[in-house]
Amino acid sequence: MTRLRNFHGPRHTPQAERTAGMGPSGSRQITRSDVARYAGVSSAVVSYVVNGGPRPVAPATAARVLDAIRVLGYRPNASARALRTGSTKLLGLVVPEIGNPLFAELALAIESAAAGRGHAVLLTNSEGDVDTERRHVLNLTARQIDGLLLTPAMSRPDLANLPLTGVPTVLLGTFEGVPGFVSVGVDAFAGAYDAVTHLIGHGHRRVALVIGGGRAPGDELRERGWLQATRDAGLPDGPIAREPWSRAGGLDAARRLFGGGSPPSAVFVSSDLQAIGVLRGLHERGLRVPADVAIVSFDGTEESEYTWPPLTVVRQPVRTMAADAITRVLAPDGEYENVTHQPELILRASCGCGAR
Amino acid sequence: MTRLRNFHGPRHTPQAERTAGMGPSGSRQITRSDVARYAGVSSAVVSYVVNGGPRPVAPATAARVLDAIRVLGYRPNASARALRTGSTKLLGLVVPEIGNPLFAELALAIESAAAGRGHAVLLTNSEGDVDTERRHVLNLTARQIDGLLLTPAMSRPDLANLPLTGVPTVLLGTFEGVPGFVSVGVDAFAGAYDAVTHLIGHGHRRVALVIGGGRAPGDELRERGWLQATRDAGLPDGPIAREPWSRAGGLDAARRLFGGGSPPSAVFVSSDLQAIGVLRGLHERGLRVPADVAIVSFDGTEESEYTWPPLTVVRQPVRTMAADAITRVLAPDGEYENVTHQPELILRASCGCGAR
DNA sequence: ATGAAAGCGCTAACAT
DNA sequence: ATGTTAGCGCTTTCAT
Repeated sequence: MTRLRNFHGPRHTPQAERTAGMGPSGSRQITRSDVARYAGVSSAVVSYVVNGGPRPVAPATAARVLDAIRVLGYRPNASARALRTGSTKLLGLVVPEIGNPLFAELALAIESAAAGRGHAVLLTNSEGDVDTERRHVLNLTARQIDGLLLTPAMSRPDLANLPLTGVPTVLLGTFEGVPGFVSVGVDAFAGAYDAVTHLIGHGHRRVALVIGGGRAPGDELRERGWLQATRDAGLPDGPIAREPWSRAGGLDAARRLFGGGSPPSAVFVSSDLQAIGVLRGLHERGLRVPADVAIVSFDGTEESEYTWPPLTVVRQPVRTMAADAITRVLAPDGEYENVTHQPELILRASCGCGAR
Repeated sequence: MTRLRNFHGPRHTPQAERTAGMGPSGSRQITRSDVARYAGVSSAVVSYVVNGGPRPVAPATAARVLDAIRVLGYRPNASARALRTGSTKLLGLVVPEIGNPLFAELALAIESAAAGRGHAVLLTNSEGDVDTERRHVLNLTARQIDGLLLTPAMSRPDLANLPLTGVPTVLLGTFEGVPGFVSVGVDAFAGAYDAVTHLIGHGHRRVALVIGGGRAPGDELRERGWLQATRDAGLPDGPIAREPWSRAGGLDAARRLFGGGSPPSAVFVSSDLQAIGVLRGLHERGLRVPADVAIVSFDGTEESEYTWPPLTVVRQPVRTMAADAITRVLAPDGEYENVTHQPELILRASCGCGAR
């Protein structure tokens, strides 16, 4: 099933030359001055037409130029434009892991918000590793991005020491602001508090916490929210399972929590990803949700709606956060503020609510 | 919870100027010739040091240059380099939806394979829409990408008419090659055939198919594999549910398949995403998997391992495909071949195998 | 309304 | 081993 073939069609047509700027070798790309020559105008006029400004062009001339562009198959060179204008129309985004549906949703939302403002997004994964994160930031800034969106959720990078050399930066997903940075986050404390309070409202007296490693800014907030809600209800602290922010981590957490002596009757899980694993662990043991164990998780990705039973979640307003982040990172200097969104408790079946 | 603040730390330090090339306004970025001046050498030497060639530099001189670079906080301007060399070290990737774990895994694998070769990846979502896909391709090529990776899985774009102007392109995920294009795919026919044959081996006589809209190259192969396996076993054709490639689509498929008269005892689902929905639909109706209904799905993303019961899957070798795609898109002209990988049947509980 | 030309930062040929 | 310089394609000021 392996056959030899040419590269692809367009390569062999007249305008099939390699577009990229052409080192000394290879044939030239069609440039703005080719178009100018063909249309019998100056290259400045071509620019005015292509960019719709900054100077007006006579309709007849514009038509000739447009024609030349079409005939010649001219495509503006973004590198040259970027060099000249100082703007690449490129934004950098660093997420801990694109495999986590939450960040996939975030990346999608950011990409589309950016596209709406004429910017493309360079997406990178830190894989929860500080060094990788740092390398990515360096690489991105070297590429002259117009702005950086950073989700330091899995690691607390030494943000102050990042050589950002003036690249507008917005932190995402952290609730407490980091000094010197603009951030767009969700109130994880409130989210956790509400979730746990809801569980307690269902009559649970022992609510466990499943949470990740805890190096990121928002992590301790979920823990504090859980703890506060428990104590405000006059209950003793529940058990904690600290496991990686992954499905596997959730599974291990469930095995630990329900493998021993006095298991909890409810669990607040700090991420959907872990909740999937917890659910799997509960099924393994033959425990019913919510009859034997109630669950609420943090994130509210689409996946949480399709588990069995569907998960009651504290939903992060991903699209809103993305839009806010783009607004901020693209805003002209000086008018920046942090924003903190309130997550929304979405009741489904896993907490014990009758929903479906 | 909203407070005003400055932008971020680095902005206020000496090297905190905006890096991007500087339009007429704003202060200059540190350039290679600033470094040259500071180090008392010519700008060519700085280039040689920065790029490790193409000419040798005396160790002492190199040290001085490196020093100047550090002191001045010099960062090469990628736009200028791209303009000059004709290579952006940027690859474009178009996937149908990053929210689908399969494509998230693929994107991750491609990104890391590309990073290993010094390239960054510009990721875009077509959202299964031909026009969006086309827009993205245009946008990417305008950005002078060095290569394009295209996963036309949810739509059959009019590939031949894409104005690729010589950008090396590799198609991903399609099994049958598209004339004039290099492609890296999996043998979906064989995968479907094996899955269905396995189900039949468990004694099932009526195996349904759940599949998506069917506009992409690989789609009909899954259907043909399913059909062929059924017929080779001497069984009558099973029912088909065509629904969107989503969890919701899978749920609808299950409702249709199991809502009426003679339900199947097994289902081959063309994607993990849909399988999640099917599972949810089965649970809703109180049907047990695999006791009442057996399932095998196509993809084998991580998510499939954490459902209940864990899904038996036909796994796409995502990492291998990504590596192959990068190799091809970055290879010098002329030596391209298609590759087709064989998917692997991974037995878990949903098909009726005792696994666990 | 349009033209001429400078120059963004970099690389590499061609000097020395 | 190092210096000088042309020029990548584009935008935009300054002319006309």
